[in-house]
This record gives sequence, structure tokens and C-alpha cells, in this order.
Amino acid sequence: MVTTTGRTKSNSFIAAEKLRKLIISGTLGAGSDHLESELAASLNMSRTPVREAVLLLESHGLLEVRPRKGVRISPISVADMSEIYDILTELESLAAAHAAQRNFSSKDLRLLSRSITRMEKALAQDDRETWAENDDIFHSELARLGGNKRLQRIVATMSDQVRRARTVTLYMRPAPDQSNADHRGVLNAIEVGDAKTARDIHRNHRKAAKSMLIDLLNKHHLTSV
Amino acid sequence: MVTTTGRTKSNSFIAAEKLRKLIISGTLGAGSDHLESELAASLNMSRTPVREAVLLLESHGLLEVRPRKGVRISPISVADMSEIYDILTELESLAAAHAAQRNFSSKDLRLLSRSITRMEKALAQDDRETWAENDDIFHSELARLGGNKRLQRIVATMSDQVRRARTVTLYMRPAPDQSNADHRGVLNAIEVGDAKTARDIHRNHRKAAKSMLIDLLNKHHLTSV
DNA sequence: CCAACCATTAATGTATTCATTAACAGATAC
DNA sequence: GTATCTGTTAATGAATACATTAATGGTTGG
Repeated sequence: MVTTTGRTKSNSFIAAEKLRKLIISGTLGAGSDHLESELAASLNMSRTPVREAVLLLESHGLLEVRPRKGVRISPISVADMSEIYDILTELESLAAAHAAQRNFSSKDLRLLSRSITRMEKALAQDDRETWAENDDIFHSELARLGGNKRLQRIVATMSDQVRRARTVTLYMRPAPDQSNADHRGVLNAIEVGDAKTARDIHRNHRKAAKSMLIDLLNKHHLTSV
Repeated sequence: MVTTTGRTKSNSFIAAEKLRKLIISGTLGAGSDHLESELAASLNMSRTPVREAVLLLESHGLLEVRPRKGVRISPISVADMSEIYDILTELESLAAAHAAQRNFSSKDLRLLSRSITRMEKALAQDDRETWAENDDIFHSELARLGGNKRLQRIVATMSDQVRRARTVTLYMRPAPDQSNADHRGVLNAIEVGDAKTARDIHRNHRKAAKSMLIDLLNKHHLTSV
């Protein structure tokens, strides 16, 4: 198998992907500790590639290497959420503005458009998993359409860090009606090339999500997730 | 010796720092290739910690691991500069706005203030190295004062990537008079707690720097640095 | 003469071994 | 009884040994 860079998949790469999924899904719980040798055993490889993966994930903020105490899966506090959403707000809004300036055809915007349609359908049936799945697609696709590769990577990294918290709150939050309207508004603005509107709607969209989530976590005394 | 996290400095950490400096200073030139074993030999350690350092720097965008071809020091193109400055523009402006909301005393702002004074003095004598050094201090200190650790790290990473290009253009660019005025303006806005002004001045400051640098690189046919 | 195939080899990727170090427990001194 | 010191040990950090793989050059067949 081959990575996006054309490189053959190394064990190190596989380990990073697997660990990332285990962390995001919550299988490796927030705050839990794990020895490198245990992780290596569970992934059926030696410590070397696992260690490389662990160092990568540490730089992504998903875990912390604590010598002689094991690898600690980083819990996300309300303060962390605030930091991350502030960054996502700025960068995704910029991506929305850039996307609007790039004269995309409706074919180029198909994935974005489809994610919105699916969110609307899912919302109508109160199928929140499907809604969340397509919300992720919307946001990552928006970052991609902005055309800034570095921005795209940063957004992906930050999104990974808050994904657990989002999952926890998925059924606690009110139905995301306004959220859906925002998505539609951003798409429309991109279609007609209105960068300012795309940016403004998206910025407010993210700001609202931030305060909603933080209020929710505080209300339920979830000081870290 | 001890790192900022309190951890004893590992060879891996030392290797990353040394390589980073060699890349930023241009000693390891843009586009040049280096074998892991050669880097290890020149740093007087085994391949293991060097490899860990190399993987870290790859995730920071400073180099690229190309199996069997060596480690390639990433050249920065005009498109890269554009990406990076767009990100710096958004995130530093946010940091400026946040800093303005944090009611800092003049003591808290001393380092920021001093860097401006030194830039002004350096500019008067056309001492551009000193000016650049304090410009770096201004920008990293501004990111710090914003209070968002993740933002601070992203800004540092992005700044590292463009540092070579900035060095190359340091003597080609016009005297940074407006730049100095902007710095002063941002500081004043932070002092009086005017978040919007701090943000706006800084945003325009970075936008101007971006177009100035890109024009300069294009004019001198420096397609990559 | 050129192209395709294969052997060689040099570099990375991985496993293993060894060294180092901080945590812990037990002993000892006060 | 408590605090400190020290020996043990378990985990990481580093070095080395080994496996894998793709680039290279030579060879062979057309």
C-alpha cells in the first residue's frame, strides 16, 4: 500500500494511523497511560516504529510522552477547546473566503454540497451520527477548497484534538438547525464568489459552536474529556 | 540540562535543535540532500536520535524524508510564502486582539516595548540584522501575549519556515519605516485595551509584509529560497 | 543500437540489544 | 515516627545489527 505522498506504508505510518484512531474513538481513554512496549505488543511490531508514531502524535497534541510513566493520552480541557476553536475559527473562515475567490464550478463544490444535503436529511431524522460524520466532511472539504495546504493540515490536526469532546456532547447539544443554515449560507456565498459573506457566516458559525460546546461542558461539569 | 517541559535534554532533542538552526541559518541549503548517517556522524550520535529529530522537523515542514535519496531541506517557493503569511496574518492578528483584552500592565509589555525601541534605533542606523532580530522578538512575544499556546506553536513553526527567505531579502527590501510605525500602533492598542485596532493594524501589517516579500522575490526571480 | 530485465548495492526501516535514569521500596539515622 | 539515603528495577533513550527495498548499472536479447 501507498501513502498520499507516494511512499510505501511503513509500520511507523500504520502505527500512527491506528493509534490516532484509537485515541479519537476513545478506545484509548483520555488521561490513560500506556507503555511503549505494551502499545508495540498490541500493534504487533517492535518499539521502534511505535515510538516514531508516538512522537508524531505528541507533536499533534494527541498524547504526551512522560518518561518512565508511559504515554499519556492527552485530556482536552475547556481551555484547550477554547484555544482550538479560536484557531479553527480564524483559519476555516480564511479558507471560506479563499474558496469563494476561486471561481469553483458546482462540480468542484459537489462534495461540499452533498455533505450539506446529508446533514439536512440526517437532522430531519435526528440521526446525529450521520450528521456529525457529514459535518466533519463539510469542514475538512472547506479547508481543502481554500487551497492552502498548510492551513488544511493545521485544521485537521486541531479537529482531531477536539473530536472526542464533540462525540461526548453530540447527544447533549440542541439540534444543530442554525448550524445547517450556516453551512448552506457558506456554500451559497462560495458559489456566487462572495468572499466576505462566506468568511463572516463561517466565523459566526464557529464562534457559536465554540460557546455552545463550552457552555455544555461547563454545565455538565465535564472539566476534561 | 533541562528542556522547557522539565525533561532532561535527550540527544534527539539536541539533534532537532541543531538541525533546525542549521536549516534556518542556511548552512544546510534549501534543496540540498543529506543522508541520515551523514547527519548522525556530523552530530556525533547514532542514527536513532537523528532520525527522530528528522521526523519531527519533517512534521514542521523544514525538510522532507525521501527514502533512499536522503533528507531534502525544503525549499520555500513564492506559493509557500503566500500560504505561510496568510496563516501568520490570521493567527497573529487574533493574538493581538486577545492580548489587548488581557489588561496587561506596562511591565507585562516590557519585552514587546523594548523590541520596538530597539527596532527604531536599529532602523535609524540602518542596522538591519538587529532590526530583524527584534522583529522576530516582537512577533513571537505578541503570539505569547495572546495566551493561546497552540497558536503560539503554530506561529513559531510557520515563522521558522520563512526565516531563510526573510534573511535573503533583508537587504533587498526598502527600509521598514511603516513596519515600525505599525509595531508601535499595535503596542498602543494593546496598552489601551483596543482589541479591534490591535487586530486591524496587525492584519494590515502582515498583509503588507506578504505582498512586499512576494513582489521582491518575483522581481529578483527567486522562485525558491 | 536500444530496450527490458536482473543483479548489485546503498540507504532506509525495523528489530534487538545495551545504557541510562528516575521511581520506588526498604533500611538507617535522627 | 519520620525523613533521608541508597539499592533495585523497570521503563525510556541510544546504539547496533539486521531486513527490506528501490535506484543503478550492466547484461542480454531483439
